[in-house]
Amino acid sequence: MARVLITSAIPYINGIKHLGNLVGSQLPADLYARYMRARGHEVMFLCATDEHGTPAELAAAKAGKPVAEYCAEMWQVQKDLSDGFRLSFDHFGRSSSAQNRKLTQHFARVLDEAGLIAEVSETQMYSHADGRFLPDRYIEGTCPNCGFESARGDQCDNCTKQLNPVELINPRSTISGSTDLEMRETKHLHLRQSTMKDRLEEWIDSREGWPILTTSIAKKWLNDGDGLQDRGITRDLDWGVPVQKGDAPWPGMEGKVFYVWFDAPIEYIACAQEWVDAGKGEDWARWWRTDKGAEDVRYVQFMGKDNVPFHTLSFPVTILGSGEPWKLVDYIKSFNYLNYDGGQFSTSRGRGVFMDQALEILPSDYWRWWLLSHAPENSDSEFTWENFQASVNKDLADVLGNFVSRVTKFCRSKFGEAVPEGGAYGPQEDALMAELTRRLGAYQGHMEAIEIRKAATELRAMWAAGNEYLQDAAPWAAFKEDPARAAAIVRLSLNLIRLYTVLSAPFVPDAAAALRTAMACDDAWPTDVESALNALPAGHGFSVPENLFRKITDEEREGWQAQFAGVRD
RNA sequence: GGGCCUGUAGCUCAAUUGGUUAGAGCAGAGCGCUCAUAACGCUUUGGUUGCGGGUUCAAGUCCUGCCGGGCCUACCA
Repeated sequence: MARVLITSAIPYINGIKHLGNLVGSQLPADLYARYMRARGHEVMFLCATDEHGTPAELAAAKAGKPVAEYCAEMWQVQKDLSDGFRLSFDHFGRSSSAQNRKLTQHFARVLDEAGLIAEVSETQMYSHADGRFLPDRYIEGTCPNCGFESARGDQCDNCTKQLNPVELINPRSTISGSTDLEMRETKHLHLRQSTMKDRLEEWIDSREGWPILTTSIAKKWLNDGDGLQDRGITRDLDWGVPVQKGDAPWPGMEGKVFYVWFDAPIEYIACAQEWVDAGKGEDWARWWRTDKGAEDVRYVQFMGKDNVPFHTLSFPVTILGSGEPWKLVDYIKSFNYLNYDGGQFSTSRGRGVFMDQALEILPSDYWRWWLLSHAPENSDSEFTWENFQASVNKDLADVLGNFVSRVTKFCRSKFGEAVPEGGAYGPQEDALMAELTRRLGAYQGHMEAIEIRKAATELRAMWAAGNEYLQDAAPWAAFKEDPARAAAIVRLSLNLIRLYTVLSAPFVPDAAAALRTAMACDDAWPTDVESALNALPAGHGFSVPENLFRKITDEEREGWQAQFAGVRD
């Protein structure tokens, strides 16, 4: 038995996430966590909300609520949705927790003591009307390069030229529209990542089998231009972790907070502490401290490609730079983006399906299956309603669901609701077992390697193998001349249902649970196919389950297409 | 501008890392079955691997030049 620590990139608190966000980190992380648990490994699966930063403050203001209250409410909303999608976090924490505050301040202190923090005086745009410093993206103005009137302070969306806010003509706040802006001097802490460039590169080069997406993004940041740049890790905001050196004040940094990308990854660790404080476990350190039992932990992170620099560079600098024995990530699984029907998901335009809407129209298993079997592992992928309807109807309803239905109903009508006895397995059963043995090996290999689409393909092939076997063995024909033979076929097929239940649970946990209840069976992962297909003995009672999956009609599909198309420009 | 990824059947994707005749699923066509959610099975149509050069005994795979799509480019998170 191994121990596996799994974290999903933590979703930002500001609003409900769409299906692209879900499939980019939380959902594949859950698949892996469920699989590893099923294989008997000890798993710690952590996620949280990322609550700090300007967007949270603005969203709270828009909602007319104090930011702490807004975040508490949105945390509950996201928690309920993750429960709805059956995301099996051992704990769903909050980056605003007391544990994270303390730990973030601790890391700041030890990094400072290690000489990795620099105090830098810089000038930033301050808005009098808004009463705050503005991030570059919150300033708009006319592009000095092309004349585009809605250029952002960091880059012009029209000519793509990178800008500095002071270069904008007629700059204004995108929050209030105010033009009462001035460049003000302010002091900030920088994390001296540049000093650790070689060490980071050596570490990344020594990793084997990482997705090319992960390493190529990391290498780009390490070697682009002048190489890895230092990064500001503080902000002039109210909402965040106050800048302190551990428990002590940080002279000159009063009233400032740490930047979200400094404290958010630290929440991975703090989340385990929250898990303990919530009474869910005893010892967080054996997952996170290599001096306290974590040296044999395998730590796997899941994230969208936009998060890769922070997980391959900034956070490792925090961990390594501390000089303390914190567990460093072993494998980083990154994802491309899921697009929606020819374009991007868009929160502002209401385009695409969001987590709450998805659960309102169909159970989570339908989404889990489609999203995971189409996970954007190699390139951006695309959600279309036609594809979704076809996959769900064919894979889930016809191939898996109907197999369960035909077997259980045939047995009920001919033998009653118990595994029939008599007859023997023969060459057809041998051939089926040989195929399933081969495919099970492939399935497990893909799951270990986190090759999600390939795993889904193999799982589906095992479902299809059941239908092929049934057609070939034809128990309805055998029953007329040799009922004992038909009994053997049905006995094997019922055992096949149990096997599917176990193997499918990481993808479609609710359907698996329903089947486990109907078959009155356990969920032990198979050691070998032959014994797995003898797990349910003759006489074992079961009940015919309701249809596992319904089909999506053309009318529904058309309705949803219109409903989620978003407002036109 | 720079960098990275990507382009394979109508659609979604494979191809053991340079090795036999480029394979699956869906959709289409034909046949079969009747246990089942009009489900299932079998057979089958469909390809100048974006385009042009090059290296090699051998290229979807490597090099090069075009064309298309996407992402990143460090103060959104």
